[in-house]
Amino acid sequence: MRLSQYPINTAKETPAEAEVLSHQLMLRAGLIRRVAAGLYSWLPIGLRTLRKAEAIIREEMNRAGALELLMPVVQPGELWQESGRWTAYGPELLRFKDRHERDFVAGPTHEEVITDIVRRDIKSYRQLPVNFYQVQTKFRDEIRPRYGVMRAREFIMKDAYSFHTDEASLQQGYRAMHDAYIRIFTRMGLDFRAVRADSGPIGGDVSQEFHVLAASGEDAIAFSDEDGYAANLEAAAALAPKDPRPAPREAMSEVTTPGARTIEELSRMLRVEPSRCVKTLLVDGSDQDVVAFVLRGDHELNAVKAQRLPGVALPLRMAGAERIARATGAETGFIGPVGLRCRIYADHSALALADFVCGANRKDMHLTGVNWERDVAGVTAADIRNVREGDPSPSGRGHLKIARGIEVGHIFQLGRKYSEPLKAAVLDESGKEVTLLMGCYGIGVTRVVAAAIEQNHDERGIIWPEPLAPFQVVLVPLNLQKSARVREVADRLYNELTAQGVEVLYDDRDARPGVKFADAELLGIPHRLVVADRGLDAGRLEYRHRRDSESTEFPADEAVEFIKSRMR
RNA sequence: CGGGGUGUAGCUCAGCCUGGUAGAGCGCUGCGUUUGGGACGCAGAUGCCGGAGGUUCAAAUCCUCUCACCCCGACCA
Repeated sequence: MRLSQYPINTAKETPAEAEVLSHQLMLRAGLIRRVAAGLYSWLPIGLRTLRKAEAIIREEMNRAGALELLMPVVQPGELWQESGRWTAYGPELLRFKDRHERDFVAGPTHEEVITDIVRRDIKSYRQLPVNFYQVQTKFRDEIRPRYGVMRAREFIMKDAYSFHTDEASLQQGYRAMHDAYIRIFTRMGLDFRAVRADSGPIGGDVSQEFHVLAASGEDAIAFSDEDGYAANLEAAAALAPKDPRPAPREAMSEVTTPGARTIEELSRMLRVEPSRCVKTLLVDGSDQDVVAFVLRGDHELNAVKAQRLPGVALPLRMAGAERIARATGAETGFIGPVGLRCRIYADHSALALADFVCGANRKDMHLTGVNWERDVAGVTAADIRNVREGDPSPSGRGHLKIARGIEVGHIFQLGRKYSEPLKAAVLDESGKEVTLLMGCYGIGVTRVVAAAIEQNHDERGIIWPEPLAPFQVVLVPLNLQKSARVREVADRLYNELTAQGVEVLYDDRDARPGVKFADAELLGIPHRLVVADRGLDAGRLEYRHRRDSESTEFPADEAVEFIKSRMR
């Protein structure tokens, strides 16, 4: 593409509306334009990247045996009433009526439609398993769209749905998608993790999320530095310490600690490490009572784990001052497990302490030299804390690292959640009717593009992973308007590379060098080729990868081979 | 939906408190000089000051209502 014929409009200044870097860069580089809250147009250069992401996804879905189809954005309300989601989905589901006053929705997802297709067209177990997928625009009327294309109301999603007669086949189909997703994100050149998602009350290991690692990610994930273990922070198990608890050495004694309400203040006042202190949090119990959680001073309560325990009120709620006073006779900051008469859960690592410090259940008083069993009884051991960087991995290999991630994919075993109400069933070998098992598998295509930028940029702009770059090569001629020699070499290079299938962005604008360099870097094109009189005097051109800090020179007549060797 | 904030040129923003002829930088157009890191000079174009109502001799500025957008909290690819 000749830039002189494409009206790019890059901006030096950061648009005020954009908060995250990928959004800022996408606007500045002219990849997208906002139309309304959560609605974006994709301009030609941005669309090229979007199409590349889609192409990789299609290739890998097809390779995995999935069949592409296309379902409408607008769906009849009836189907949603049938599945029960007409009422269950909430205001995020955009509903409207047509001129005949019939209910319709703008599809946020397509389980209903695909299940409807399958129940009409699939009649026999012999036609199964199948996996249908599409790349389609979705609409979710988010309360608060933000971060540009990362959390838009309208977005493009690849969604796939598999159907099976038995559990083993579902497992197999799920596995195939898992492997396809690994190939997809690997091919896109992204640093990502497949993460165990909290499976919630349903239970079972049936859901995995795919996260692109990026400092600005919305989710915290924990992963092993030695094997493939990765989990949402909420879902990552904290192992009990291996070493046995040391024997008590100190006697328990009371100390005055005026005003020391936090572990930090306490630790400073008594000159004791926070990891030798214990904190006691009280939450509402499912009856009138409270439930106590005891954690090491340097650990944090994990609400998801805590609210799964018997006796805890749902959702998890910290106890109010009144209940605390009734249960302990003290106030927050001075609570401890000694003599506490309520259900007590202690985290494994708190239980591994000996001679620790805790609240005395009296204002401005703490206890030192406290020991389990000797001084505190009736405690239930549990995993109730967030894992921390450096904790041993629950997989048994390596230690945990914590990173932030952007969720770009989710695979899920749905079971009969939709096939049951929508009555999707076939006859099996024995002529018996079986309700189909279903899996669904999503990738946020538009979000992947934003996530790629979030992960790959510097102060000058985007640094595209090559498989997603809108162009592979940016050709920058200097003094093009005056130097016939530069024009001739640059034109020839553009034609030759283009003829060989290389995607070249040819900056033939009448602009100063600084402008061209700055735009090339903002746009993030991986390979830059500079044609200038200075180099041509010696018969040389200049090459620089977007990640390089220095340019390299090479003979001008080997340009095509040179650039192709760099692109491998 | 609750809380906070912003609407002025294509973009980033000043002006508003204390009412009196609409501003800057970037971008855009023309001409000239310049040409290896977002150049310089000269000349220009561009505004329903988000909208409606009110107060006033006079409103971008004060008041009321309204709309849009942004930010902080519960969902999700």
